[in-house]
Amino acid sequence: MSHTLGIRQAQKQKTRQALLDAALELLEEQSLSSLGLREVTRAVGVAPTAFYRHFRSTADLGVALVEEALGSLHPMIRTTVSSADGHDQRITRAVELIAGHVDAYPAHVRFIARERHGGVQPVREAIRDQLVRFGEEVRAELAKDPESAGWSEDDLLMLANLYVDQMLITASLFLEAQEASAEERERVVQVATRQLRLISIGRDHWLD
Amino acid sequence: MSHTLGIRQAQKQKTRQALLDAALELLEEQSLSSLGLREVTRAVGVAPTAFYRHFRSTADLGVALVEEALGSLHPMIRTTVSSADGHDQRITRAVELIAGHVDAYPAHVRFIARERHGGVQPVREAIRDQLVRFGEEVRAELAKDPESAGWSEDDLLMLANLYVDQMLITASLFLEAQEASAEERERVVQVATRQLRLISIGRDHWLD
DNA sequence: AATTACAGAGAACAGTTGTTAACTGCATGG
DNA sequence: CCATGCAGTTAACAACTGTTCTCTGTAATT
Repeated sequence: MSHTLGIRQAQKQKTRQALLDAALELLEEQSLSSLGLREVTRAVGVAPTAFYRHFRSTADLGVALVEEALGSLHPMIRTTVSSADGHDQRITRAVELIAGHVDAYPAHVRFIARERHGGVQPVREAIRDQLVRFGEEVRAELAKDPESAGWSEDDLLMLANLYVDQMLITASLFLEAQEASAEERERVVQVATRQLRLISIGRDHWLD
Repeated sequence: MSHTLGIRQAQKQKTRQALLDAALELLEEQSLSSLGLREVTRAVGVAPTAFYRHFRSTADLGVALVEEALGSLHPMIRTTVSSADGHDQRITRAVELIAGHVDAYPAHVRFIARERHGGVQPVREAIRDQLVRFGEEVRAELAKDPESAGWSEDDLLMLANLYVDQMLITASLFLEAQEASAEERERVVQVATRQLRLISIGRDHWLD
């Protein structure tokens, strides 16, 4: 049902995306609260006033970036948590998936890590909303697991959020290790794997 | 041994502290990378050029704030981890300690959470160095625990860093819940406590 | 008592910022 | 085919930024 866009709207979306891309690149070396709209338009090669055709402010652009960075991630999360492998294999795959994602979209990951607690309220809230969604989705997948028999809803959500936070921490570590040696990156893999394993062990004996 | 400071140096330290305080307050609503030096001096009531007598740049001021926020925290961490109580009591005390600290120094906690992944490299590194120290100190305390018999050094550090990250997450949650209802804050206490308990259970069965 | 050191003030600089207004050209819908 | 809508431009604005240089008063040193 996606009607082919007219020339007009297509061009508009093109510059909009160019603004988002340029902003994301500029944000690798600063925070959103110091990103100027002129800075962004200059990088794209468009007049400053053109910015207002797409965003009310840089905060507004930030919210759009949150959607771009996290919006498409939900199915990936679901399938990873709900895979039918054994414990250790599931953990290994999750860590690999995070590493791959950081490699593929480093600027997006950096943006989320930076602005999650950043100085722009609407952006913080947008990220928080997405992470709440992740938590609830992970809980839903965990609930399907036979191992979750006897768990309360609250405890499942508690565990789910623990996993979500752990994934963010791991992603951030991969980001820092991106320019480092292969051994350093392997060390991150090892630590992240064992931390997830320890959490899984805690999960196994929660109801003892 | 602390010689009484002369009038001159005392006055200098006073304005220096005023600059730090003013900056910390301004940083509640923005990130360090957007903090202007004129903004800070204006808040204190001194000339913009006076700033240079104390700091090379706002980044430099940020590094000083890291020291102020985390430097005095090491003994507190040590004593908390190494208390001789039972598991659950230790966890309860740790969560209470975090809640109390967030209540006492909310601006410092916000600053660390915000700038840990923020847009100013020297500040990120200063925070990272402090957290690495925390991790090593926690490992050293854990190593004294008879329960750590049979653990490798690597695994102890892995666990220590898991605790450190978890404390930061909890502190951040308390910060968000600061203006919320008492029930909401109690919910944070419950979740944080159970997450720490799950990790402790994982620790107990790590060597199975 | 005379000299030095130095925290802070003051003025000026070139460059930047967000926002407004009025405009131009062209794709679109009637 | 013509009238409308609208993405993007140009120009201008007041306000702000970091940094330099020069100056002043006074605490500290000799």
